[in-house]
Amino acid sequence: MQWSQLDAEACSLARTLSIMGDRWTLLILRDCFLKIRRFDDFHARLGIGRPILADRLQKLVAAGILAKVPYQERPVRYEYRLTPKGMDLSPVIISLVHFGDTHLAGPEGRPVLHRHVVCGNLFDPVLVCSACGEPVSPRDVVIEPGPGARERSPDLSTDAGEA
Amino acid sequence: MQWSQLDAEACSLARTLSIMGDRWTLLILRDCFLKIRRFDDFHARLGIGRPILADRLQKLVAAGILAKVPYQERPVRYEYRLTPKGMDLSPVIISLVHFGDTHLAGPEGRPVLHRHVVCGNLFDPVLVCSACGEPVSPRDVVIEPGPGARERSPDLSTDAGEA
DNA sequence: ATAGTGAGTACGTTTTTAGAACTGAAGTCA
DNA sequence: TGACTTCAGTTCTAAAAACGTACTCACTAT
Repeated sequence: MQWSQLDAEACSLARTLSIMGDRWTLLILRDCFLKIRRFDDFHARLGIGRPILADRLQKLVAAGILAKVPYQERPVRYEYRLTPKGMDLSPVIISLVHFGDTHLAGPEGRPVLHRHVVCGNLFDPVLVCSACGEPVSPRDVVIEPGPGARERSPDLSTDAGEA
Repeated sequence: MQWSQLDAEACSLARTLSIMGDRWTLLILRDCFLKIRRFDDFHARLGIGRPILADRLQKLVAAGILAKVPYQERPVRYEYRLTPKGMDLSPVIISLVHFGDTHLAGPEGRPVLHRHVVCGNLFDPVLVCSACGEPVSPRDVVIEPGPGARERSPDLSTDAGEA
């Protein structure tokens, strides 16, 4: 399989990674959540190459995760803002940061702490079940076919169909 | 900045992505959560090239996320299992899948549904605050410097111990 | 002895990335 | 008027990574 075919997979993870599964996209998104919006600011903060940055921003716009909106006329200049769809990525970013905080911090401890302004406390993110509110462990999840399921043929035929 | 320097960043997201921010690693991990453990099974399911698969598995072992354990002698063969550290990635995987379910499903709907065996219901994952239990929105989080802030020890070899 | 299996490695080709330089529209200084 | 600056990219070449096939190694099965 090639990377470019990944978005045709039935798996939601594969589809998501077809957008975000590269070296830079999630870092760009992190900066979006930190209110970075302009090309040169992304470039300066991330140290990413300009051609790659341009390509990734364009792809994120095409995916509906960012919107390119003009912030001035003469000359027309655009900035990139998270759409509501893009905002829905916050659990992904928060989970990744939490993993790094927990397991990859240096000997001095976490680089940043997170405070929940609703309750005022420092906190960790916890993933819970929408039905019962209990934390979800991977052992407690069973997977069932959904309406968009496709039969997985034993070979890797490119089960065609669907856009 | 080059990719190889990313693990020296103070940002936990950057450090996490230095391990997982490539095309294949999260797909390999998805299969690990689905109890896939052997080289040829990963290869067959993912369609990933063998050299890349070998490289990624080795890196995940070096990062302490997978452990290589023998499952037979004569000839000695190894399988790859999630460590407790690797298990801690489940919120990342679940969040990514949920994003795909919500925003990238085809017209037929979600390919899979998730049932929480603890309560018996189909569910969505919700990220909540460990202090107050309320769902966390990115707008409600403020970032404060932590004990490991600002330092950029360029050589913080990821605690490679444990298994 | 021959064939097969599981887990890789070697290697040549194709694709992607890195990094510097360049473009273009417009504003500012003088 | 002309030189210089800003922002948002694009162009170009070299380096790195991914792709895909074939091959190795250590066995087991027939």
